[in-house]
Amino acid sequence: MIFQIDFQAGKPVYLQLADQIRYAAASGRLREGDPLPALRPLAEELRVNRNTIAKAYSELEAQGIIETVPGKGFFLKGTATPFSQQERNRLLIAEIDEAVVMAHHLQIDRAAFLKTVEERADHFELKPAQASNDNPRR
Amino acid sequence: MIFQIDFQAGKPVYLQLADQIRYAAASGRLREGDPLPALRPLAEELRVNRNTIAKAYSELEAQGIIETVPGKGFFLKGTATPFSQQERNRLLIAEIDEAVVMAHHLQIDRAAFLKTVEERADHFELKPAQASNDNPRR
DNA sequence: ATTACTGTCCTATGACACTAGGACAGTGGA
DNA sequence: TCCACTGTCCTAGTGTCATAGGACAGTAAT
Repeated sequence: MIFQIDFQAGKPVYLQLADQIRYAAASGRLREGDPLPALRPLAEELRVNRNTIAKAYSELEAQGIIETVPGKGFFLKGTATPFSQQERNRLLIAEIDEAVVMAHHLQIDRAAFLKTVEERADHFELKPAQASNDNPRR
Repeated sequence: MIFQIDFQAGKPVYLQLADQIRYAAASGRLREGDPLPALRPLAEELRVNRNTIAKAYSELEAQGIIETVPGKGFFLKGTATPFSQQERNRLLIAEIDEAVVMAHHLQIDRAAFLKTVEERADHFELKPAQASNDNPRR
């Protein structure tokens, strides 16, 4: 799996990397148990400092997306989220509100908005209900 | 209308103000033609520099949400957005993707996600299709 | 014409974020 | 046991960002 850094993007390198990993996990390109590249090799490949990689990984660890195994490295974590149900709802509603407000200001009506949301949910293959107690790759 | 600044929020003051205005406009609490407070009185009220207010207003102006009338001040702009249809779609899809990725990582399934999106669209009374050629307040 | 408002431009300062290098401790494999 | 890997902690430098004050020009109302 290849990560790409755009030094002209005006976005911090560690956030670009963290976002690419988050999106890869959401889209299934990275799955539970997959190893992430170690800090030093990836730092050399992307020509940044290994602490920059570590900072990106630290962000993802805080969000419960990856975990570290001493002596072995970082791995994609299973589905347990560190947040309570209430906190998860709060976080999601804040993000959805941002999208709705943006739709309003971009003159995108309700029907077009909901249609686009469904398309993107399908694009990412967002899990249907009650599939989460499966254990697909163990 | 009252804006509130939280100096402990860790979020720039100008962004807090800009977001509150954006959300007020999306929810109908601020409407096309409504005047915004002038820079100096609002700066005194919020106890910040008037350039901080100006910076918030400048952000909103760039997004086509407010406009300036020389000698009179800033006003909520009508519905014309400065972005092309293609650019609007791109912006919206990026924001929706962020919400979908977040739903994935928060173990919120597709049905619950879509339900929450509809609720929030209704909460903001996102415009139904083809109402946008109306001219409600002139 | 004058005054008081309006927004805008310029310069400056301090804090913070981003990035980096050195060094250390733990783990696994040979 | 040793070596090469792993991640982590500490300190430091730089550039950017957020915020601020001074001053100016334009407009509207009197």
